[in-house]
Amino acid sequence: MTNHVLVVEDDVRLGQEIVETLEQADFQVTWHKDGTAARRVDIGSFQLVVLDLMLPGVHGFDLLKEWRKTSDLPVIILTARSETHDKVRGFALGGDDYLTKPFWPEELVARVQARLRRPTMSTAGLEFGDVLVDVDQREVRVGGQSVDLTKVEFDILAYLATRRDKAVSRRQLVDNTLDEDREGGERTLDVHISRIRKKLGESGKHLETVWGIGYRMATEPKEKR
Amino acid sequence: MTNHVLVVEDDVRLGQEIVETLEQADFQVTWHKDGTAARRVDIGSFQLVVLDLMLPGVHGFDLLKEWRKTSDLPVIILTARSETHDKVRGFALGGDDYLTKPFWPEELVARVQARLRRPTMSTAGLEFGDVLVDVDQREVRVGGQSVDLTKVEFDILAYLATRRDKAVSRRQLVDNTLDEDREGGERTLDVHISRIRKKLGESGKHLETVWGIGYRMATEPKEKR
DNA sequence: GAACGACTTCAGGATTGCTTAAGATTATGG
DNA sequence: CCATAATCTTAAGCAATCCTGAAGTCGTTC
Repeated sequence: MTNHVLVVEDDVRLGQEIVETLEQADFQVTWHKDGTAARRVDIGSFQLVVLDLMLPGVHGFDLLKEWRKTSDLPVIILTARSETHDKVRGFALGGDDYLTKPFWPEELVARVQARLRRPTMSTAGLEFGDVLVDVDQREVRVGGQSVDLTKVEFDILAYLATRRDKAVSRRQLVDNTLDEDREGGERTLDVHISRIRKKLGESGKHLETVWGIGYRMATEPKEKR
Repeated sequence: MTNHVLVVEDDVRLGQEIVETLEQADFQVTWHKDGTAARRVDIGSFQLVVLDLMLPGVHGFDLLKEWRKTSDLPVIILTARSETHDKVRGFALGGDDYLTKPFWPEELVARVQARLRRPTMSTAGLEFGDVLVDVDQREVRVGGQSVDLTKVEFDILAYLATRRDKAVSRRQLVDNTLDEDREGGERTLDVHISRIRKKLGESGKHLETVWGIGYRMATEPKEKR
């Protein structure tokens, strides 16, 4: 629910296998079968990308280059044995990983987990002043005191917290944290935000309103008077 | 308090990488490239071992067997995919961890740290207040008193206990502790959880419900009023 | 100060979890 | 190999909890 993985793979059989295995490991997965569709996604809403290079429409490298302009999220590259390894390796040095087909889905999952574990492992949660959000344990502490959040409340907070200081649109929040595609539901979000703030007490100020856009979980909240 | 780690790995490139990463993480590291050299060390002077299985001279298992006669210090086993997993897993149950190549050095460091974080106390098993879960012996004690759990009940408890404090989804629990892929079966899990709690008595509070997600085996259960 | 966006309160209605009991399956002992 | 016991699964009713949307108020922007 909290970790959203984008899979770009045109082979239907392989793609399906990947998606299933990732979902079984509790990742939220979005799958695109061609480069043009993948190009349209908001890359900022993912935590990791699994990218096949040989795609109809656009080559994987081109996608990667574009994404790299605005983001540095981890990308795991899938290559056929025929692709020249040197070239791939060159890209892989940019913080990315690569896997040669054929591979075991489990192997992929292991790598995805390894990639996503690091940030949460060392710090044991995301801190915002007194607020500590532990995605693993699904627990929130304020000044060391555990705070009870409901499922959706936690999902919303975690979604914002993992995107530290980034302004996230209401739409994006609604689409990614509330059940189903609901057309409206933006008013519902208000309610949840309201409750989260109340539960966070004084520290609720970290959950800032970005007027006309949405919300942001701020490391250093703006002081008001 | 510097932790001394013994690395036994014949691949020079990989070995070097491991050593560097561990040293960077503030461990004292000793590296041996073959089994015969490793056999001569005083195993008592280390806090942890990273052991590759395929070694020139002596197989990793033989080293492990020897060490196990006089010591129970944690060993992290490195295996190639070609090695039969069952065999490795068998050993891994002996309180050891194992990693399949290829892996990321960061992953290894994370595991080493996890192993050494808790003082390797004499207590064999996982403690949660009065509850002690011994995965090796498949035994559970509450306040020293042995408690009879059925196979599935124990599997569920062990799965949660080995992931201390982590919220585990129902799906994941069902998939990993009940036989077969069953589509539904989530209600079955409820029943098992219910029984486990009853058998744990007062200490059943450690087995917490994470609403809308699943369950968690909590070190410090939430107090209710 | 008008218009629009954001906040809060509140109460069904819906979802999720717990428990009991009974049927199905597997293990045990003769 | 059958009979019995133990265990696992399924079903169903109930309890606890949560989500949603409406409506009114408050705050910001222009």
